[in-house]
Amino acid sequence: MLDLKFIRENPQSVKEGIAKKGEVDRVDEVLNLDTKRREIIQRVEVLKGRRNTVSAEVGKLKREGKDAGAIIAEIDGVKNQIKQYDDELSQIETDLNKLLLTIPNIPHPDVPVGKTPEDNKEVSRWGEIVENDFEMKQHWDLVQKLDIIDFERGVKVTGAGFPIYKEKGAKLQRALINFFLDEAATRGYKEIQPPLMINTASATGTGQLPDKEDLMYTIPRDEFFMVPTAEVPVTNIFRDEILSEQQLPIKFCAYTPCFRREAGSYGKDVRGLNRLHQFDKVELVKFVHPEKSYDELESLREDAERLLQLLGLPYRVLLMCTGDMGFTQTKKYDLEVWAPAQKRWLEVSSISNFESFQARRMNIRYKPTGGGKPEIIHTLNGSGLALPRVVAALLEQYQTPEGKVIVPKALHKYTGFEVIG
RNA sequence: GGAGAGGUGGGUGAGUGGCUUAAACCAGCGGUUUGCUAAACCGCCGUACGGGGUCAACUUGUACCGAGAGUUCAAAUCUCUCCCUCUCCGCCA
Repeated sequence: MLDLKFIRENPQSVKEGIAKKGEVDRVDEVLNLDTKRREIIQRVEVLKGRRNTVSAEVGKLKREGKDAGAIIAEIDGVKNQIKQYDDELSQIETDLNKLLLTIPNIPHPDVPVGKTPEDNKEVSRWGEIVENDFEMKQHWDLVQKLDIIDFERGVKVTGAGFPIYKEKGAKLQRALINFFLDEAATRGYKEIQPPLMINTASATGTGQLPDKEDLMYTIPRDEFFMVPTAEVPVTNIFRDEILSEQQLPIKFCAYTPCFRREAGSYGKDVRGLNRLHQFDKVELVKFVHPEKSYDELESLREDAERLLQLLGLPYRVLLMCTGDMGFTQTKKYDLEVWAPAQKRWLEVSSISNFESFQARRMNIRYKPTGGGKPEIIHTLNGSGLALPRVVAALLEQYQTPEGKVIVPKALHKYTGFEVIG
């Protein structure tokens, strides 16, 4: 959420940011409630001050053994007024807080203004897209022939979107996870194994709640959610804590399965590994000094890009436009890997700066080294990387005319084999 | 699941209705001393939200002792409800 004071002092730029994202503008409602709230605070605080003085007076009189009946009677009416104002105030504050959660983060000035994915800006490309002289198989056909991923039986066991990885398919998953984690470690990310269920406070902290509840699987009896991404448990590690400035930046990496309901996703792009309800991902999370967050965004992007380079998979980098980047981000890059059989780009990483938006919800601050008040830190995260689409692109890219798949060299020490099939 | 104990500023931890402005210690910041480091000593030191102001380093007020409600002129302190943590027992990978 944004700082109320910031909204009060910069209503115009907040409104512009909301318009750019195509979100509903409720700034005027916020300002209205804020004004009302401050009026009541002023009135009720005078009354409370009066009450406190009188109470002190009563205490003094009683200690001296004198009668305090007269001033006690006098303060009676004030008590009722205080109660009325307090009730009104708590109602206003409840409404105001709800409203504040509906104000999106405002985009960075560099971000292209736009509405649809077509307005995203391609900032770079890596690798060469080669046309093979044989007919490439789709990855969903390949995995069936090679018997390394079983979609049908996954449907039986759980449902659509819950594939079963087998033998070299399972080993390839494990190899990629270890490869990603080891590479992250060389870039200074400390490995975390977080809980796979989260509570409502954590889901609110990173912005999944209040209104993205539908994307998560729920455990109603215990009021938990299955993690939709490691971002949630890992970013919440420092909720309600004050870090020291010297600790920053803090960089974590975490492998978790991710569970997403993907309600309302139908159509062609759900084929094979393209869109699943359960998938594996290594997530990179950073807690940084507010002045460094845009530099940290660039280095985070480089860290994620490097993984695709080591795997030899062609990809492009998109700078997401205002309308396509989501509620909580100020600036976001997507990495899209080339799937040569499908002849399309697949998103494998989303790299975002949230500035203070999440950290304010979570109340994560740092104490400046030279003393002074704690300030809200900035948080960032990015996938490094999401597995299924990397696997899809890898299988398609490295298939041979005989229907085998060559394992990229970077993975050999993790897989223990060099060919699938 | 059963029984018990407990939740207090960044940390440890006192505080059973009003001279509490939440003690004390640690950590942190500033200073004195010192060839340097350390030690010692002195001072400062919670957060949030308001008001006033030469909008900053000033001043003033209110709230906050797990959360919420209640009793009272007055609540960290008494009452009720809820949440969480720990210990023991049971079950169990």
